[in-house]
Amino acid sequence: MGFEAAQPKLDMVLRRLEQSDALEALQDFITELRDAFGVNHLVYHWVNGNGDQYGCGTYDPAWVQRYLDQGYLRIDPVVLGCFQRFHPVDWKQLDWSSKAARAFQKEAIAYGVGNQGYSIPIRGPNGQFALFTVSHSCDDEAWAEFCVSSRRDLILVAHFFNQKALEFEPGRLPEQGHALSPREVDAMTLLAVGYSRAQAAKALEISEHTLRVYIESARFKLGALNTTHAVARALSRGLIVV
Amino acid sequence: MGFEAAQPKLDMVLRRLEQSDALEALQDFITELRDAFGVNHLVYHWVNGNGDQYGCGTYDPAWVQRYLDQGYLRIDPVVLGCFQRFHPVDWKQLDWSSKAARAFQKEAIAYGVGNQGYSIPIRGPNGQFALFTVSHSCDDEAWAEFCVSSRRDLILVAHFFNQKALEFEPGRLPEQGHALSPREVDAMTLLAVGYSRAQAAKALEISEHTLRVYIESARFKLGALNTTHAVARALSRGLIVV
DNA sequence: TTCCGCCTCGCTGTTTTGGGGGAGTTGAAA
DNA sequence: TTTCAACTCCCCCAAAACAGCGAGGCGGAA
Repeated sequence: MGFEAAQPKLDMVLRRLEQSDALEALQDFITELRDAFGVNHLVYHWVNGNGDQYGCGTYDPAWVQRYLDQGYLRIDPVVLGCFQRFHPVDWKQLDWSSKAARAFQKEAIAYGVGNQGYSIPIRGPNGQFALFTVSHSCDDEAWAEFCVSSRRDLILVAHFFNQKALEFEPGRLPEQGHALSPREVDAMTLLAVGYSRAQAAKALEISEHTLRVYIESARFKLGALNTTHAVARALSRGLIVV
Repeated sequence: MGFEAAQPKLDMVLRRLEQSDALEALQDFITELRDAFGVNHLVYHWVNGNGDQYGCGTYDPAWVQRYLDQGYLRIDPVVLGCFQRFHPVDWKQLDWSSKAARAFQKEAIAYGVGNQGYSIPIRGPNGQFALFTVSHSCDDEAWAEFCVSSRRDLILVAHFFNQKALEFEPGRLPEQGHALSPREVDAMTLLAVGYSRAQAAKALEISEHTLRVYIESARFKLGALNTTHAVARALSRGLIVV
């Protein structure tokens, strides 16, 4: 049963990727994959709710350092755009209208990042979020053609690459041990949609004090400093949805 | 540049899937895909935070109804397990230890669900979560072989299927409106990581009152009722990254 | 059975936010 | 040039959230 086996070359690379057992090997793989795809850059970039980042790819290290130093994560239209989307996205579809975004793009290109790009958002439990990006310098037409023809391969590669990266990062999924109780989820959810404590308590038909206990309990479990922080963490980790 | 084209049969089905323009067509596709994979059942199941569900697949409608009526969503080990994982999972790897889980499994099999299963979790922005499941009745060895050989195809199919399903989902409106100013982003970001107004003001080296102006301004732009709500909305809309 | 997590409720304070007034500077767009 | 959005600062006061103390019942796991 099933379809025929995947095409040999991709298949081979994926198989080797799956069998690799060291984080360092990923850097080699990503270089190899870049050459296989015939593009300038291939980058895997991983973020979690605590602001931890891990990246590996073929960008100029000076650019990576610059990116981290300047906190470009928070203004990068690729990250911001992909964070709101489900499917892979061509950089041209993103919002580059702000001044900061254009300055960022100009600087990126000066550091050797391609003028074209295609990024695949990948999500895991607890708000894990990663980007798998391919970037190149060419005209729009050639790029569009590349995106269409390589999309499926890129999706698969992104998927397996992320899976491998997560394997090597055991400390990345620590505190899912204590999830929130149903009532705590209720409380966080109502607060996240703007209810005051009194309103939330009324909506849940419990005393305000009881509600407070849930909030404090959730805050403790989430390691949060206050209610706003707790709600933000619950959202980031996908424990509640608004 | 790039790898060779995907294998013809899967390629053809995916292409037709992408071109389909009606939600109803998905039901036909899933039946076709089930036959192509040569398994008993193929199911796509979509959930969002409001408890809305959409599913399509080849399960007995009586089982689907039973599942919904009984609220099995909350005890189904497949859903619970996949919600905590990133990669596709063989049902055997899940936790069936609780009494409720075993009763659930027994009932599912009685309704014609296979004794074997393989489920792929798919995530989108705003906590969107979907499951793409293939189920069959056979022994462990045959199933393991199928999973290995079909995994990549299943991942691709799951991805494109979910993309198509989201296309038909009306409740996903971008509604961007006005973005936040840089200072407002700063303010929201610091609040989201647990700073009090006083701390955030100090961190930004502005007076607490100025910070308050930003918070109120952001609250207004986001249509939020209070600070927590504003931070939650900024996070949900991807205006800030924490 | 014993324990532990969850759910429920009460009290008294202190600290933080929210809402209402203001006023002045830039820099960019119209 | 004017206008407008963004940024910066100040006052006061009521409302809300936070912090700490306590209590008991209920159901599942060890």
